[in-house]
Amino acid sequence: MCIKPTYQRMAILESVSADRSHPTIRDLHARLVRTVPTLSKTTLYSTLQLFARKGLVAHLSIDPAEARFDGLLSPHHHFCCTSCGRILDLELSCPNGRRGVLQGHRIDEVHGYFKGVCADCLSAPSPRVRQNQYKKRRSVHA
Amino acid sequence: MCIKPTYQRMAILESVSADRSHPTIRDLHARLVRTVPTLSKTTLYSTLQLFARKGLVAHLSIDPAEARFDGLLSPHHHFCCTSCGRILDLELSCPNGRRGVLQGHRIDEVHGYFKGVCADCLSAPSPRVRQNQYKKRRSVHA
DNA sequence: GTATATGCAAAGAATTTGCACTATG
DNA sequence: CATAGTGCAAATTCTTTGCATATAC
Repeated sequence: MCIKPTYQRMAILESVSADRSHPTIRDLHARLVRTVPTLSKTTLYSTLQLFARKGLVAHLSIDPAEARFDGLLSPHHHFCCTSCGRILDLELSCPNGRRGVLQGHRIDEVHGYFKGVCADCLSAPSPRVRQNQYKKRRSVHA
Repeated sequence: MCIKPTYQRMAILESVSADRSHPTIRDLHARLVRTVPTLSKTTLYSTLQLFARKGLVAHLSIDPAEARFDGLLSPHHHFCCTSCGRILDLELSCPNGRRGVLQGHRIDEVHGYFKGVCADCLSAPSPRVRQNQYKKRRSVHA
């Protein structure tokens, strides 16, 4: 019933909870192997799935290429910058952002995300590319 | 500059525009091969990517397993029923649902989606499973 | 001591790419 | 005719699965 607190799970939860960058499995693995050298991606997949089911993290379907995870539990929206690739948190008061019944449907989860160009990129003289888009990122590993 | 109106493209646009079910590539291919028997998935991928870039369709990142496409161009939100798997359109008046500048970021796209149990499934005596979830669907093709 | 978690390797599936052929303007 | 689109097959990559070993209670 409860989640067995293994060494790996505690490291994963700590890492994803402290992280405001909405990391992918790849991001988390790259970071965590430094602490837990044997950590496998298989364990990351199963553990994050477990955490998401238990409500400890949120699984984001924003990036079409890879799943992203969010350890921030308070309700908020997301902003994806098409210039630098970052995903930022947006605190918005949204009248539709609550569980309950809406137009006859029972709402369990509310997801809002926006796409555009973030304030940093708008003010930068040349578009700053921190983490580029899917295609480029993929080719790095080709 | 303009989109060359080939036979395949016209069939694809007509099919996806008339469709309120948010079909996947697989859905569209299964339907369209009846009209255009030689149509390849490669063409569907490239054409829908082109249409999305030109704003003729919207690419939905709701389903983590497969991309879905939406031909409804007016701003609206989506509801994903975890019981029957359908994705429904939700017309909501949302104060944050407009392009422009928000907290310093330039907003180009607004996506809202809700997850829960739809009105049909709530009122059905037993949960009606029209199209089951990702895992089951995958195993059909295993 | 038993049930569960981990991790490797292999399988599965969506998407992209290379390239020869075809259709459009 | 030249450019751009199509479609097959192969490659790429994310994710899942099978199974043997290791760990938690």
